[in-house]
Amino acid sequence: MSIINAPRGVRDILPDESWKWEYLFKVTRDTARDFGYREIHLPVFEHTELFSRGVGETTDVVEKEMYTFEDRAGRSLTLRPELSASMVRSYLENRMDKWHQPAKLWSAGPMFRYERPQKGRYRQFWQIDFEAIGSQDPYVDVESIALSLEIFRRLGLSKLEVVVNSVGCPVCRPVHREALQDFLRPRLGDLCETCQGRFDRNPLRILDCKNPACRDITDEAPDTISCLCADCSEHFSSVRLGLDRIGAVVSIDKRLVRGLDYYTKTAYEVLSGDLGAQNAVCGGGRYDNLAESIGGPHTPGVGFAAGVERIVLTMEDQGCNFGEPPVLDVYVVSAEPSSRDESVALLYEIRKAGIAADIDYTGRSFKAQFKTAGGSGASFACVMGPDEIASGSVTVKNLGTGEQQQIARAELPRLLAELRSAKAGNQEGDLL
RNA sequence: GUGGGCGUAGCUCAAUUGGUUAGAGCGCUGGACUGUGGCUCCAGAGGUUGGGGGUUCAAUUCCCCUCGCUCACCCCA
Repeated sequence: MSIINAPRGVRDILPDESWKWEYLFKVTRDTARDFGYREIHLPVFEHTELFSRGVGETTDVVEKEMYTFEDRAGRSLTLRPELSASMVRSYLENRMDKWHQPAKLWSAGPMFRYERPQKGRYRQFWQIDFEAIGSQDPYVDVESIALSLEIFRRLGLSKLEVVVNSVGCPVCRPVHREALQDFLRPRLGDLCETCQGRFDRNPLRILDCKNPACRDITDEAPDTISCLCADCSEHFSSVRLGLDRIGAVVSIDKRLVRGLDYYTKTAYEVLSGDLGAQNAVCGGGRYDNLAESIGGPHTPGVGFAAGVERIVLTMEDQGCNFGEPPVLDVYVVSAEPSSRDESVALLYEIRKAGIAADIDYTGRSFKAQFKTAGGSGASFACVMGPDEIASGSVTVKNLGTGEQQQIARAELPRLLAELRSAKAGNQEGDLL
């Protein structure tokens, strides 16, 4: 019988990597606070209709990527493929329209999409997600973009490309759709197969096809910006102006359309060159009709989601700093089996003082315990043996310098206090 | 769903036109040093060569199937 492996497309985040995630979440949390976003925890599964209606029936996500299952009562549920729909659902359900508007919320957690895995793409992947619901002010769009850029800046990422576009609204979209179809109709036969299929269902997506032939054809095609209604046009100028004012460097990409149906007006992406084909590390935009599509009143909103795995990959490629991995402060070494009970007592005394400490549980030799101590990254080894027990002392060795001294057990609290303050100040104390 | 590449020790990789006991480095364990880690030296453990079938006197090597990983298309985080 062979061992059971993890299912395809999922992976374990082992300790050597998880501390980097911790750093990313800390930066995220701090930045969220600085921008006035509050954290919300949302369920990992929802009613299937939330996504099919919210995200859009004809999107790839809904058509072929959802993890959908029936629960024991026959309800159709789906593991969330994204977070905006849940955010808006929670906004409506919890009457956040009665809060001060917009409600600014953020969340982090795993999303699920059934796709062939490849670099930077997994079936379970983490996103950090920020949404501002209840305002149509262009400055909220600006803030959303600025917030994502600030997180990346604080993480030390550079060489990121920010692309922005406006995809219009229900007023101007049909106008553009028709103009686009009129333009493409004579050359329909020259488009790639998938684009021919898109022509009736979702012609907008033909604009971001990567097929060279399609690109040639669409180079001169009418873009969304040229067809914007007065309202959307003004909104888009305000967003661009606002981005200018806060010094955000972005470029306009007329081909950017995004794959989810709910986007209106502003759409944007942040791209990384270090990710291979999956180059989007962050995507977002405005979705003024999402609330209505899931049964609520008209409620404007804007937000973005960023992929945690992709951010970490990019940070690693760019040699970014992740802070310090967690290490032990003290490793307790028992000189002889007879002194083990006293060693364990010492271990808990140290831990109680808030110092990270560990001990050997495999019955290794004195020498081998020291080897473990050295490899553990601990700053100090505390030795407890017959001599120490007899004299009521403990031997403390600085594993960095090799110096050691035997101190009275009564002095240990003072030493631990020093250790703790050195830890808090994150600097070398005068220890030994 | 469709293509390409790759599966040998915990990790990174060797192994002649197919050739007999599948090796090395790192890591791990023990020892040299019986109360002291890192450096050095010595020793040891650890492999159904992803799995199954076929060709052959002989398969890690060639063929087929299958599973897995990976990259790309598609789409996106």
